[in-house]
Amino acid sequence: MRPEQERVRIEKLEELRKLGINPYPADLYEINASSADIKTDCDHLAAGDKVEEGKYKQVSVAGRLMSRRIQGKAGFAELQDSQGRVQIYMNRDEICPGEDKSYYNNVYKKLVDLGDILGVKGYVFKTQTGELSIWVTEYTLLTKAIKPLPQPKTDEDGKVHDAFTDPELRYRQRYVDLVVNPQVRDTFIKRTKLVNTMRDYLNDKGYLEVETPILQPLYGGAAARPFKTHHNTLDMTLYLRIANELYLKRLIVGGFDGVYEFSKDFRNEGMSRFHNPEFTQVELYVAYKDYEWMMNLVEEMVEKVAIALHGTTEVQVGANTINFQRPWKRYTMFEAIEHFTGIDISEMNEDQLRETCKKLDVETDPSMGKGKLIDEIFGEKCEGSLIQPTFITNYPVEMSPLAKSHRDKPGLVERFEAIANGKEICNAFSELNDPLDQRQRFEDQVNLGKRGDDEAMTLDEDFLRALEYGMPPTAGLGIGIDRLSMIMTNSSTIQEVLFFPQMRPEKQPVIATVDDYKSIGVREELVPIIQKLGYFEIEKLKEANANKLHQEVCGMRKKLKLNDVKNPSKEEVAEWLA
RNA sequence: UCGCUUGUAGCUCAGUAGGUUUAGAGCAUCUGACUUUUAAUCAGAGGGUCGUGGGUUCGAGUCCCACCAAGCGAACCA
Repeated sequence: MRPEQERVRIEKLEELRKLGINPYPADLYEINASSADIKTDCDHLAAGDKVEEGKYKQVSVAGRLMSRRIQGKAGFAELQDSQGRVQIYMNRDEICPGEDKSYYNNVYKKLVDLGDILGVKGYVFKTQTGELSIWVTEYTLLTKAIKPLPQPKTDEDGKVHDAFTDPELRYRQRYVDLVVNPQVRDTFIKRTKLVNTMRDYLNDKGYLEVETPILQPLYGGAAARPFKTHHNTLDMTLYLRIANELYLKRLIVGGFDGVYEFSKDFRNEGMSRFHNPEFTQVELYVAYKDYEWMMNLVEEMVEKVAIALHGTTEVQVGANTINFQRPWKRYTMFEAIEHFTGIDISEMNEDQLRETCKKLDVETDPSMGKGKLIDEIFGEKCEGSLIQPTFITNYPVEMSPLAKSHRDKPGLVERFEAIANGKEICNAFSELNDPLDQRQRFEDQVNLGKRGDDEAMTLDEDFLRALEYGMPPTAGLGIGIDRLSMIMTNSSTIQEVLFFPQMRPEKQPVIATVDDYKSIGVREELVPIIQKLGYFEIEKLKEANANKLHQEVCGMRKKLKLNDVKNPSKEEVAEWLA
């Protein structure tokens, strides 16, 4: 049974149809201005004045009716289009110049609801209180809404009351969130602008945007558990990609100088405010470059993004102001650890590192090797404290099976991450292009896998074959678009920068239809009574005790004052349950 | 997967220590008044499987247990 407000609106739908008004017309509706156009182009009007010529004398705007203040024979309302809101003035005698006032009195005042989509025509004027408005001479119902929207209100101090805030509802019904929470729309516009700024930057450099397989027979390029699926025709297992690194490198082997892809990747792991099972990365590979060169590119590109979104390199994130202006601070991993803990670990062996972890209260387990121990110290003691954008360079080789060994520091690789607001925003290296070294690193990974590491990488023979043909020295980069969007839009969770974050399925109660009830012999007029009693499923009804049910139905009939409805007999009730 | 918190009307929330026949408020809805308002205003009315299912009790929105969903934290995610 629908809530009262929805039932009323469905009745209104029928009334509109009876009046010959199609609540879902097919005709296109010609629009010549947006709410924002009116605000920028007509602001010069003085209070009480109207536009005397040009398109704003015959303006046509469409949008959703978001608020309404009716004062008898006239009234104000607000229409919301994709750009914002504009006030409209509805006057009975303007809308209905003739004798018949029903299109105002009946249709506008009674049959049109908040949330309906209207088109209006009229001229722009400024009210005596100084609000730009449209003096409506003609309106058209373009879409009738059956469900009522939440009704947040903003007071004169700009404070929002009764905001639509329940995260579960906001994520499950993002369409509602977008309609009533303007800052949500703004976040997603910024996200798209972020991607577009990067794409423009990379295209300007002459790099080629490409597409590579999402369904992969072997997953690689990162350490993560994959989603697994099956192709029927080939009768084979396929995986949703966890990264596209190995495919992009094949393209560098193939002779492209620079390739990039904005890719949805999929990792079958925990969810949190920083993790969604599907997420977006941009990966970039440029031939004949190294990781030092790539650092400069990252700085320049991300600085451009900040400026494109905020007009400045400074971005407010929670309590922190983060400045993306070049150059960023650079630390080697050892320097960073020494800076934050006062301990120089660069010369330590595994036992000494383990001892240091104990001293620093960093948890370890026996399976951790030297590289993992260093990474653990960094993760626990440094990463969260790096608020301003900082490059961390020269990672332990054990953690980086696809990165080239450092040109003069044994045991390290030519790799960097950029950290901002205490979180990694990118990961990059001089790519390993020695096919024999790469094979050895893969085999080490395979051994880790045999020891039970279910995130160890698999050996990709075709990728090794490609390397054997020769991949030029190459710099590679991956930037987490969701994480960067979070920082750039001051969002504390990844859900805020994904239109449709992953959720557990909604429980859909199997609600019986009127026909279902009729099929077991219930008279139609008794259905509302039975539903009111809470028997929404035929199975539940069948489980009921016949005597009790009979009593309940008769009692509810009386309570609902359904005097026209005849009570069922005991035998009748018994038959339903038979 | 573990811990803490939350779930009451379309939305935002009250609901005291378990106890007042019929579970409250604001917005939204319905009826009426109002031709420059803007959180419009004024008068009246309707609207609730109190997340779901059990239990304790003379009595449960309130206490207990299980389940479902969400948030936060942890684990995991190099």
